[in-house]
Amino acid sequence: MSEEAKSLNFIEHIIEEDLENGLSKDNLCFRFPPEPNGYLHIGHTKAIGISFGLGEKYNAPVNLRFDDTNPAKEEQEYVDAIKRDIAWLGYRWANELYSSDYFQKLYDWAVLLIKDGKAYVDSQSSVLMAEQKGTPTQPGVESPFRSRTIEENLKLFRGMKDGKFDEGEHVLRAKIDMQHPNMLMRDPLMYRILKKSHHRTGNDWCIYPMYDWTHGESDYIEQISHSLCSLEFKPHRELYDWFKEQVFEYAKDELPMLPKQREFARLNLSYTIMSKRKLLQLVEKGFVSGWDDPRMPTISGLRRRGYTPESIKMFIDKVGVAKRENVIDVSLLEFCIREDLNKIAPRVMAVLNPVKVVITNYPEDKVEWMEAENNQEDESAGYRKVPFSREIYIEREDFKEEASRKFFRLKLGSEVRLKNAYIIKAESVKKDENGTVTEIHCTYSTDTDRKVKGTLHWVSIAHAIKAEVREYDRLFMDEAPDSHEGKDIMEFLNPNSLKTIQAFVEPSLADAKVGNRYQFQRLGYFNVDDDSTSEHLVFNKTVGLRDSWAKIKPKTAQNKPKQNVQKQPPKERPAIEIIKQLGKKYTNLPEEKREKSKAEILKLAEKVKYEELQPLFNTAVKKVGTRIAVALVLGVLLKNGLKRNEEIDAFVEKAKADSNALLVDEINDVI
RNA sequence: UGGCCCAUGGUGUAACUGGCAACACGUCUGGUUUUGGUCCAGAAGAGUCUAGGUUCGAGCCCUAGUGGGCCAACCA
Repeated sequence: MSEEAKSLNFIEHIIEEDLENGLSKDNLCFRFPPEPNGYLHIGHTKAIGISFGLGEKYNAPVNLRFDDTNPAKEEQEYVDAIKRDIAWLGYRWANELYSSDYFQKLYDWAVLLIKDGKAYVDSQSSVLMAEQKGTPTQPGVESPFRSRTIEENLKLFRGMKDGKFDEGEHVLRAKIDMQHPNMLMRDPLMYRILKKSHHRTGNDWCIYPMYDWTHGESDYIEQISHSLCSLEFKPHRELYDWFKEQVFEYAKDELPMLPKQREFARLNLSYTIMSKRKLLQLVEKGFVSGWDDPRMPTISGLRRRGYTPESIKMFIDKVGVAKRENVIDVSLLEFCIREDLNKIAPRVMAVLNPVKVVITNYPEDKVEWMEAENNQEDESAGYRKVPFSREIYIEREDFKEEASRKFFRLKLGSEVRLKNAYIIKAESVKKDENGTVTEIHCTYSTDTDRKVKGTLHWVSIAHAIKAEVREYDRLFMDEAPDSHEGKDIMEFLNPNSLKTIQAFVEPSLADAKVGNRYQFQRLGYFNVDDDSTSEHLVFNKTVGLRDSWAKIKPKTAQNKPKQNVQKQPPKERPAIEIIKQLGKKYTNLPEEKREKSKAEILKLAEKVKYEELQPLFNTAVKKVGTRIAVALVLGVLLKNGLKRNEEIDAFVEKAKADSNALLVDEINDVI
């Protein structure tokens, strides 16, 4: 197998360098260390992909280690779910391990640290200790218990372990430096008393080690060569190294290799949240049906939604690895699942929003079984039979009594092809008292070799199976729901994220099994939901097809602004500065302060002429994003006494299209 | 009144020890097509946050600034 010329990410560069500097390839070892306090989400997939991917690349072991040092939050259910999800992604761990496996070892080392005068028992309240810790800009002060004798420390620590004290009475701290610029080095806690039953060790322990004391030492015990975690652990590295070096003195003969921690930027996805705590809220408050609700960004949610492991891995591969904060657009995820499903999903026909078509020149009792290709991307997928008869359903959207030439679907007097069947011509319609079309009368022609522009999917009414189809929209309307300080993310919940539809599907779907994935032709990819039974089929819409028609539709209404983009002078520094200021002043502020900043926006907007609005807006969209651009519009609006005109309305539409609910509301409010 | 990290098209990531900024998504054309999908061909879009410096040459090195992020849980 030839190595691809693909460029390395910074972690791979580090590994290559270590290898060049004498690290043996056989000593490479990685780990994925989740805390079993929730379900894994798409963000974890990045960490999983990095460590397991490295394992595959270098043929090195990757341990799955549960970081289970806080019995208050951890449960066996989560352990099971995490294992299931990683296995489903297709990764295999070398060893299933638990931090709790090392409790005894950690305890013994802690005793050695005490004996060396490097750890002590503190007996103050947590608030007092927090005060003494100082702030990032002010040094801390030493605890009065810092100078206890080794004997006293040993005795107290033993007492803690033996359950002689209550929670909060004592803690064990490392003796480092209360003045240290890195707050984590100011005598960090190593142990606290927690009288809780642990999902694995039961009541064996009533003292539990803290993350910093546990994580590095677990890496060391397992002889992990590269311990990879996300950026927010960067400040911990110094402490990681300190503990590691202390313990090395006690164990170097047995455990010769010191692990190396490196940090990468975590994955953020637009319109979704990645905090286990907040996801738990969605579950507990019933906004979703569970951790595996198809709208959830959890791995189990994505699985149920119809995502494939391959698509998720492809996604992780495409987002890359770096240290820079990032927000990946969901369109990339959608691209990945379409890419995969396009190759493997069998095509079928389903009508979600039906209107009846009667083919008047087709015999009443006749049924023809038409041959239909299962997947034109995959010849081995073969063919199936689809019944055709006089009365069929087509999509209501696919018919208009009259429409422009650009509408190449069914309209009165013109022809369209029925997929896998004949060409039909719409002759007349029947309507109900409200003017809604109830029946379209057509004639058919068997001369199917002709060229007709449109092709529609359909389903024979007599043979169709009823099925429930669940269509999902993003859970949050805001691009970054958890970026608004002081705001509850629940405010941004999309009330219409789930739509349930009664659909009609072709009869070959009668024996569709849970998990099966299909392409409903011209509609999108769907899979059979876990709730589905043979009597009551339930499909989830995984993702729609790319739909360039949907994008054309709104454009036909207002087709002006295209040329402005090119006329633009390339650089508008001062304008951009203004825009940035506007945006910052306005959009990032909590609600209370926003009123006040309207005045400031107004002042800044003085510098922008009304005529410049359009080009500036375009530049702003390109340079600094819609959100800030809209803020600019708002600023100019305020300045110009809020006169409403077409241009302004167009801007508001644009903002709506970008789902920037907050600002749309604001603008609507003022105009 | 501190420490650490980061800064490249709209988004994300590249550019090995300095050598005309590349790839993917997205956007836009055109072609093929019994899916307005796929596929194929092509286009637009950044001169790498700013100001200095080193150098024949800087996205890469140095200095200062600006902007963003992280750090004060008996969480991980």
